[in-house]
Amino acid sequence: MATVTEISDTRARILDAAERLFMAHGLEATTLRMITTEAQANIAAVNYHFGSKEALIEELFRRRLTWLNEQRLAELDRLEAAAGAEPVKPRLIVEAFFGVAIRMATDAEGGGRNFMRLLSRTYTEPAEFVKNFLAEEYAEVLARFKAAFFKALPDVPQEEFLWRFHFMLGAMSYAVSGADAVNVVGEGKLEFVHAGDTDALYARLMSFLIGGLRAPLPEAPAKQAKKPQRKAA
Amino acid sequence: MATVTEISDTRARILDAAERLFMAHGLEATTLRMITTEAQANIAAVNYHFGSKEALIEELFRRRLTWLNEQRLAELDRLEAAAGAEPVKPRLIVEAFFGVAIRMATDAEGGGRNFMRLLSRTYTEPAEFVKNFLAEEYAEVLARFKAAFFKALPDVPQEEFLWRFHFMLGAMSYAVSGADAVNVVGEGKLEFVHAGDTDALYARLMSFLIGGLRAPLPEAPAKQAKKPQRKAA
DNA sequence: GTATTATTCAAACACTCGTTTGAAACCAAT
DNA sequence: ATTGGTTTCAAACGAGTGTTTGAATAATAC
Repeated sequence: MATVTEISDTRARILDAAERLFMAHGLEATTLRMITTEAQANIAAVNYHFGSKEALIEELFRRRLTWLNEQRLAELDRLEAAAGAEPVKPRLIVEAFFGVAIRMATDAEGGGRNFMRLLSRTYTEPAEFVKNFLAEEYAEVLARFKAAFFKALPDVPQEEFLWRFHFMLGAMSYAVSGADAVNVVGEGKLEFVHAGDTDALYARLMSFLIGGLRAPLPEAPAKQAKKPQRKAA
Repeated sequence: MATVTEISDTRARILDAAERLFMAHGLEATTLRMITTEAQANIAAVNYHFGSKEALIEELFRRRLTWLNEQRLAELDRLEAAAGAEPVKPRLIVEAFFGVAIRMATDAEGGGRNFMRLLSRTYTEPAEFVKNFLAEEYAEVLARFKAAFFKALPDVPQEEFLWRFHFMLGAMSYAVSGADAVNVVGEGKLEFVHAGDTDALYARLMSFLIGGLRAPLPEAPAKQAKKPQRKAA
C-alpha cells in the first residue's frame, strides 16, 4: 500500500501511479492524463506538485535510486571494513552491487519490482535528460565500486573489467525485466512472481555473473595475449 | 552507401533515415516529420509507401532481422552437419548465435550498427505491437537454438539454461549498445568505433558469455542467503 | 501521341500532448 | 466569522502528432 512519502496524498498517489504506468508503457507513451486518471487526481495536479512531466520523472527515480545506491554503498563500506587492508573478494563486491538490486526487484508489494523494471529499461532510454540524470545519480556509487573491483582484480586489465561490468549490467537488466521484455526465450516460463523465488533468481544471476567476471581473459585478436589465463580460484 | 532495397529511392531513403532517427531518439519520440525531413521526402510519403508508422517500423525491422536470423540458422545448420550425431559444442552454438549479431553490430557503414543498437533497446520496448512482432520473428531461430543447446548441455536443467540464455541476451544487448546506453560505467571509454575493434568486442563478449554459461550451477535455493552476507570463510 | 498508372506535394484533418489559467474548495489560525 | 495560504478543478491554450485528401507531376504502356 503505502510506499515512501506521505506528506501529500495526491502527490504520493501520482508517484505510485506514474511508476506503474511508466513501467507498463514507457516514459514517452505514458501521458499525464493516464497518470492522473489512475491516481484519481486532476490533470493539473502534476504541474502543481512537480512542475512538469520531466520533474515528475526525476523525482520518481530519485526517491528510489538514492535509497538503492545508499544501500549499495553501506554494503560496500561493511565489506571494506571487514577486509581491512586486503582487497574485498570479487564475489562479495558483485553481491553487494547486484544483490541489493535483485532484492529490490523482487519486492512486488512495495513497488520495488515495478521500479527496477522501469529502471532497467531506462538505462537504454535515449532521452537526454534521463541519461544525464542517471549518470549523475550513479557517479559516486560507480566510482566506489570500480575502485573496489580494480583493487580486487589487479591482474585484469581495467578496460577489460569495465566491459565485463557493462555486460553484467546488461545481464542484470534482463534478469530484472524477467518475462517483461520480449519474452521469446522462455515462452512464458521466465516468471518469478512468487516472492519466494527471490533467492532462486538471485542465485541464478550470481552464478552467471561470477562465471562471466572470472572467465579466462580473451586472447587478444591482433596483439598481446600477455596475461596468463586466470582460473577461478 | 546503399543498404538493402533500391526499388524506390524515397522508400529506401525513408528506411535509412528512420533507422538512424529511431536509434537516436527512440520509436515514440521520433516523428514522421523528422524522418521525412532527413530523407528529403514529403510527409505523406511514409503513408504512401508503408501505410502507417507502425508498418514502417515493422518493415524496418524485418529487412534486417530476417537476414540476421537466416545467417544464424545457416551457421547452425553448418555446425550440426559437421557434428553429425554428436551434440554441437556449446561454445560454437554461442558463437553462431551471438557472433552474427556482433559482426552486424560492428558494421557501421552498412547501417548494421545503428540497427543492432536499435534492436537491442527495442527488446525492452513496451509497445505491444513491437513485442508481438519480435516474438513472431524470433520464434523459429530460438526454437532451433534452444533445442541445440538442450542437446549440448544435457546436465543443465532446462529452466536454468533458459535463464542463462536470457542473461546472455542482456549482456549482448549492452555490448551492442556500447557507450550508447547510460554510459556511466566506462565514462566514454567503452567505444568501439573502429572497424578493427570488432574482433576485440567479439572476443570480450564471448569470454564473458561462455564463462557465464558454463558457471557452476547455483546451489539449490534452499532456505538461506536472504542477504549476500556470506562471509569469506 | 494519348491513356494509364505510380509517385510527389501542399494543405488540411481530427486528435492528443503538456501546460496554464482563474475561480472554487478546503483548512488552519486569528 | 474572517483571513490567508494551500490544494483542487473544469476549461482552455498552443503546439505537435499521425493520417488523409485531391490535385499536380513523373513514369510507363499502348
